[in-house]
Amino acid sequence: MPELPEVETICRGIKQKIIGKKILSTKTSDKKLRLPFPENLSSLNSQEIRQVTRRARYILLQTSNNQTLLIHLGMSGKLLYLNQPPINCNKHNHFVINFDDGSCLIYNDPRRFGLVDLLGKEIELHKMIKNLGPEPLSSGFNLQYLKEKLANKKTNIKTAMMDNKIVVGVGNIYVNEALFAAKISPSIVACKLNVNKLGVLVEKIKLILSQAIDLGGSSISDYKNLDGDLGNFQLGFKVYGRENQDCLLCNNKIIRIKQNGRSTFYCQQCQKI
DNA sequence: CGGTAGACCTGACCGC
DNA sequence: TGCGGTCAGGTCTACC
Repeated sequence: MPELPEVETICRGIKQKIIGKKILSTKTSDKKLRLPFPENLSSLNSQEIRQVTRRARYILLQTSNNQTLLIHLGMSGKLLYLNQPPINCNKHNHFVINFDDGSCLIYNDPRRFGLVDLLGKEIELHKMIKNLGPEPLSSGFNLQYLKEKLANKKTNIKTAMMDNKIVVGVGNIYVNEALFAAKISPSIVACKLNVNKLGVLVEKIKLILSQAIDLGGSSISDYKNLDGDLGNFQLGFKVYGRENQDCLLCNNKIIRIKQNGRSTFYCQQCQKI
């Protein structure tokens, strides 16, 4: 489910639904996520949701007693907002926030690679957050920054761009798409990329991610539907998932390779350097 | 130290 | 229908 555009879309979606609502109670499943559930979740009871923000792929819910509930969706996590408590409980619902008006927010995650944690005001100090690189759509992610950051990087460019210490939120789908758009081979050693190509890469990452956010915004409109499975994102993929299909630019076949255990899709003709 | 395999999980799908 | 293999949008750890 979630790369940055999806998380951003989910954030925007739940924001308008839950800001100002008062938490009645929370409920966790007996299965643990990537981390065990925090023990002090009951301190959220009777608190109000003040703000919904995002840092990298972490969703941050700030409450009226200055706590921050941190949610990461892992590979398969979803957040669902319901006007009423669910009628039959899905076995992958691992965390539920019940609001005092009867509505609720459900964290559903079959693979349980995600996490829920509760912090005080000092979010930036959290171990998960403090070492993260800049947001890809922020001005801090620019040519000068990336040039310095990759100056001694010996990994391939694809792996480097998925490294959260370099830039956050660029996942396996959009890194493939951005490298294709920039006509850069995913296998090139990061420090070997020339400045021109680096500039194009920065630009394409920003472009692809903002386009995806715009699309996401239009395709996720209803959080009430448990199986309303986000649909439309995939429509615009030019290389991701297109193994053996024709390149949309040159008609060569898109190929698939593995880099660091993840699938990479690209066109050898269009992405030579 | 940087780089990379392995671990964490469930479910869907494919070929036999 | 069942079984084994492979795949999946992420990220932490342990090891070289």
